[in-house]
Amino acid sequence: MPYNIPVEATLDVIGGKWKVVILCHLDKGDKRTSELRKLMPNITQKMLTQQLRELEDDGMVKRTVYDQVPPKVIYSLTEYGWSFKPILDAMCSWGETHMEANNLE
Amino acid sequence: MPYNIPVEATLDVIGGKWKVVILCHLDKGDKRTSELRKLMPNITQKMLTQQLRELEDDGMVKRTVYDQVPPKVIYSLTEYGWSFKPILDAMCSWGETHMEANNLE
DNA sequence: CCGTATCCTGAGCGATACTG
DNA sequence: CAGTATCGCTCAGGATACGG
Repeated sequence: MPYNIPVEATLDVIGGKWKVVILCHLDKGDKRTSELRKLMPNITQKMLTQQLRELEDDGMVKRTVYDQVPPKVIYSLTEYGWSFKPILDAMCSWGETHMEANNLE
Repeated sequence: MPYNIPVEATLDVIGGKWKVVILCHLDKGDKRTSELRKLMPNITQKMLTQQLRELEDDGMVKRTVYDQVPPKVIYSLTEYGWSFKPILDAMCSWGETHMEANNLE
């Protein structure tokens, strides 16, 4: 199924409900699973894992497991994921402006 | 329902299945409804209208009706919509790179 | 040409409980 | 702490037909 326009390839990668939010958090530093959950109070464990797996499959996120008890898992952006950072920053600051304009803050 | 992170405000605006694609087309020039349909072969009339209305409600798109027979309607970006153009361009070119990297073109 | 009105499908998502 | 496994539902999105 070829794309009708290249931007659809981008949407395929970031198209999940939580993916952009996850990427935004990771671009401010590597995070443990539990840290991501605190940053996203409304996400379930299932969705967090699922969205992270898909981002991993698309090469955006790297998963590092520390073999210890209790378990420790760190998520970080790959080089490919970092190439997306300019877009993330732009989306973030655009959102801030939007919120201010509507006195929603 | 406050946002946990500002980027969610952005996602609220561009979160429909076709919205980013529509914005991409409009940022290359104003378009009639029928032109948009040709550019997006897989969208239905219903979805096209629906996504355009939501973009209109969010102040991203302007709808101009020419009172004639047969009807003619032109969609264009508002000033607010243009403020989103840098992100659109970035998403487009990122998508192109992504497609090339996967030999999908 | 452009938009609306219905009806309906299904997959994305949530809730919950359980495992190493 | 981190991840899996089910189950079930909502609702965004699709199909179709009609109307100005």
